[in-house]
Amino acid sequence: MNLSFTEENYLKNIFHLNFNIDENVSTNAIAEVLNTKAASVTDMLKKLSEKELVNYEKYQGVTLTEAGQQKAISVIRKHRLWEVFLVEKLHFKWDEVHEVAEELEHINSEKLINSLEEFLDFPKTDPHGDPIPDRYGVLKSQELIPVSKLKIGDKGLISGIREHSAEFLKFLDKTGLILGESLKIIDIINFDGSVMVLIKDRQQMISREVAKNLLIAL
Amino acid sequence: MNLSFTEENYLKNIFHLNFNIDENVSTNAIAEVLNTKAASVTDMLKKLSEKELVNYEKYQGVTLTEAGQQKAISVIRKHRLWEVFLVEKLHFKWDEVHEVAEELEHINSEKLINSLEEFLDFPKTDPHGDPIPDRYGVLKSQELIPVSKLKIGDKGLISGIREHSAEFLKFLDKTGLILGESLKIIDIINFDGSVMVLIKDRQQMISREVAKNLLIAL
DNA sequence: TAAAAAATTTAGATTAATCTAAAATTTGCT
DNA sequence: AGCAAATTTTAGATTAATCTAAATTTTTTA
Ligand SMILES: [Mn+2]
Ligand SMILES: [Mn+2]
Ligand SMILES: [Mn+2]
Ligand SMILES: [Mn+2]
Repeated sequence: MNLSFTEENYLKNIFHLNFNIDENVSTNAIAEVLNTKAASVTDMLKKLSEKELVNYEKYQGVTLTEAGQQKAISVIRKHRLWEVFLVEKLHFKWDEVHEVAEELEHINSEKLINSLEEFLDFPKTDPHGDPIPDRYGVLKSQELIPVSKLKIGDKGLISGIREHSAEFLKFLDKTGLILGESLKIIDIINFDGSVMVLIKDRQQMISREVAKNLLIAL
Repeated sequence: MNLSFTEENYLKNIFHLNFNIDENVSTNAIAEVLNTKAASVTDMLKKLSEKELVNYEKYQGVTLTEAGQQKAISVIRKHRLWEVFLVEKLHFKWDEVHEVAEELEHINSEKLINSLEEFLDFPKTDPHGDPIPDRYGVLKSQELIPVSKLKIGDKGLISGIREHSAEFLKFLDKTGLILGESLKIIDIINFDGSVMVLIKDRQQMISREVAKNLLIAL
């Protein structure tokens, strides 16, 4: 079955919301991320339910069916592969790729996306460290821990982020907190949760807010 | 002003129709290429006229305004650059690129398309020999002559085609009538307009229909 | 040059996606 | 438990793109 852009966006965002909270996704939550009104969401949920892409019970929120989940993962796969293309081949910065990928993720061609994946040499993650589902829809994510949960002395590689705003990404660039760098916890300030980290042989203080959004592979 | 996919497709196809016939484009002609009904076309022409993208007079057909033409050329630029990408980088065959390019041509990002052009090394033509407009909207086409208009002894390079169907493209592949090959007219059969050509040191007979659709740069 | 034919436009519906305002239901709190 | 607040759904419109059928205009042709 062929879905509209709109339907694909609903499925993708329900997937992300469910991934984050792991219970039924609420109408309001969907309205918020899709920048639309609750009434519109209700209408669409009825339609997606009709197509058996979501499990929907009035007033109880939704989850994706297996079919809905597969469709969502396929959109995410396309989004992330295109992001890799933009950064690796067209030299976009990692804070510049998202909007364009939002459009490219809806181009429908199995051949295109599989060829692109091969052209990019089967990348495991996108420029933000997020895992890329394989062509069979299998999405395996590495265990990542926010810096804010680490103890003094812990050490690992910067491997992901929780917040994807261009603001945050540019800040990380500027302070050298780049994906793949090794990072060690030097000190944690009780007063406000700031963390002193060792990065590129330099000590650097980061706020609790940053620490919560920076993910490490131990 | 941002246009819908549909509006972009109307403009692009009006451009192509006008390029081929060079007079006002008729409602029916548009309906035919867009696979829609004349009544729908009339509605859209009114809307495009409102936006000053076409010059429309009831019952008299349309032409593009300068703004409409620029928009059409920008869509064509994207279509052709993506086709080059698909063939050169993703190893699509030249008869496999059109449908996907029809989707990709609507992705809106100046940065994307200019970076892609650079990545592809500023190609002059697409895989079918059609010229690629530059970033300023300038489209310059080489003078090409169909084989059917040549005389015995004439010689040139295969440089374009008039018919873009996958059928025809696959036929050309099979018979070695590839873009860039040198071709010489050996004989013309008066009876049915067939032409004997020399291609890759081999003589080959082609029908008048093929000769009309194969374009040569002298 | 006046029918007839062809092309085009108008009128009136339909479908998808959206909205606001009002009604219904659930949740959370004394 | 029972009310108030928050959430969600329904009702009724709107906008874009499309369609069919009928009306209008242009073109062709005898
Ligand atoms: Mn993204
Ligand atoms: Mn990403
Ligand atoms: Mn094409
Ligand atoms: Mn082409």
